[in-house]
Amino acid sequence: MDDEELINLFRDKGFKVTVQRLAVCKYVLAREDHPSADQIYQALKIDYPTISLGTIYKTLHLMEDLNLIQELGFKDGTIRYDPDMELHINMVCLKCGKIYDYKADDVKEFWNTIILDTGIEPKGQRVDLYYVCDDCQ
Amino acid sequence: MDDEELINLFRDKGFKVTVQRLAVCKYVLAREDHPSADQIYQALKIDYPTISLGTIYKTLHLMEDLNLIQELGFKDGTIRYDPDMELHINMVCLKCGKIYDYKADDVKEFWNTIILDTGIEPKGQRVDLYYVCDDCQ
DNA sequence: GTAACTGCAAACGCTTTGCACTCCC
DNA sequence: GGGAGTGCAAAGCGTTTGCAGTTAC
Repeated sequence: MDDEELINLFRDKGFKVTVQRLAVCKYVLAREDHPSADQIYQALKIDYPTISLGTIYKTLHLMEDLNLIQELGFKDGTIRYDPDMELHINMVCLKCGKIYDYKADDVKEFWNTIILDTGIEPKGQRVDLYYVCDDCQ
Repeated sequence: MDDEELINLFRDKGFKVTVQRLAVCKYVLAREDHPSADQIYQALKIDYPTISLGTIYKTLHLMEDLNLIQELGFKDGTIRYDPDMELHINMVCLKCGKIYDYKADDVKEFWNTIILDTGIEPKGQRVDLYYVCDDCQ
């Protein structure tokens, strides 16, 4: 999703386009490691020294409302932001906390079967696999 | 898991058996709706008026260390405690927050395929399906 | 011009910690 | 008797809220 698409999306939905919003959106959408709010804050502070954590959170909630990201809560109480809205598995390293997405047709087939079996209308889903990544072995 | 098994498990691992520990364990293991720490506290206060939230949390962490339960973090920051350690899907109602487990051979087959494909040694997994339950329709 | 957004700081809610007292073994 | 466990209260931490000042449109 490029800048123009983002800007149009905001305008279409009646939200104003601000540098802060664009910065947060672009950063999160470009990342593949599911950053936390504070990681986003620390990274953006360099180029936007006056940006605040409050704005980060507000933008992240806006992004979730616009279905741009998914919020993932973990047992240490932290929340990570996942810009991949397609079906996938979150591969979560238990040591370093890095998360990357694993995509396979298996995942789609699996959910199709489950939805067929249960007759449920899904409003979202989440699949985590916990392991220790190569760097942490 | 009955009282005696629990008591033996604690003693074998070198932990003392207290009424509070037994009460928390029995309560969580018997529930099927994945209670929060505060729900456990509110329920146990009736029979154990002096029990504290601190003890609830300490016991829950002990239970996780003993692989009796799994902690599930959600995006509202709350943590729910799941006594089902077998492969299953957490069916999470987005309105009332109730969670029940869905078990099917599909789930096991799915994970077997993923593990085979990725060659990863899993340390745990989690599958959530978000929906609106019958009571909340 | 004005309604929405930002930045700051205070408030909030859940979880953890520290410590004196208690109880299991 | 001694050390682990409990209960209480305070601290901690990530997130949310309120509001005055600012900015997009």
